[in-house]
Amino acid sequence: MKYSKELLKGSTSLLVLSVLKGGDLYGYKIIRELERRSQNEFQMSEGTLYPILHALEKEKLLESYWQEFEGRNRKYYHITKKGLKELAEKKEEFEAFSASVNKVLNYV
Amino acid sequence: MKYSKELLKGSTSLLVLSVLKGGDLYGYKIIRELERRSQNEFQMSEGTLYPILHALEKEKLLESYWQEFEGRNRKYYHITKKGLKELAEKKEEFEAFSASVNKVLNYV
DNA sequence: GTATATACATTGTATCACAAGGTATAGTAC
DNA sequence: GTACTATACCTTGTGATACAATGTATATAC
Repeated sequence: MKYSKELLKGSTSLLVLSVLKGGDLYGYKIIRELERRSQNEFQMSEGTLYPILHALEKEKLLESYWQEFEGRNRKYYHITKKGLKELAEKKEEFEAFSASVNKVLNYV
Repeated sequence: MKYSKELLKGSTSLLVLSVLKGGDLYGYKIIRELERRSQNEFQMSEGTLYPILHALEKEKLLESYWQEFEGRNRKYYHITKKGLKELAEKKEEFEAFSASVNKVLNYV
């Protein structure tokens, strides 16, 4: 990631779920999409993403299926109903957290 | 912390520096102040705070001095010029980070 | 006498992002 | 023909760090 990696902690799965809300994607493309949607601010490494995808699938927040395209095998991920619920919760949590930090930062 | 602790990572020293910008305080009181300013959202544990204070002092972002009050010894921390600079940078970083997350979350 | 609040501190654990490494295909440049 | 880049998957080991747990000590309230 471009940012101090510690800042990111706890937000990565939120970002991944958020990207997948827009439609099924495979790992490599998720990284590219995150880059695009954040205007190059988030450059997630593969060593970060793949373990997250596996963990989210294990938790049934994502489902995967293989698909071939021009000689390449891609593993697509699809967000489940449970995943959408989790996304909404995590989003809310992030917003509350962010608001609280701002409260402290801008305290007068 | 009240929040998923992972979300906090990377923000704790920002919060501490921010509280100390308002005036010198000792460890125990910093925790209380953080609570107050965040309206009870941030409940930093002592095991989190004290190592941070020591680290920040080592980095010369904080200076400390002992003061006695009603039989109790308190170690006051004072933010240095370097600390103020670091605070401004970290604040900006947090705001940019937060804006980027929101970009991804609210992408259409 | 014991519980609570105040005040400092350290140790060990769990989590997690990521660098580094590995495999493989396809296209392009030299 | 070979080197590089992009695409695509993956795992292992390391470092950072929040915090629970633990320890010390004083003062006050019940």
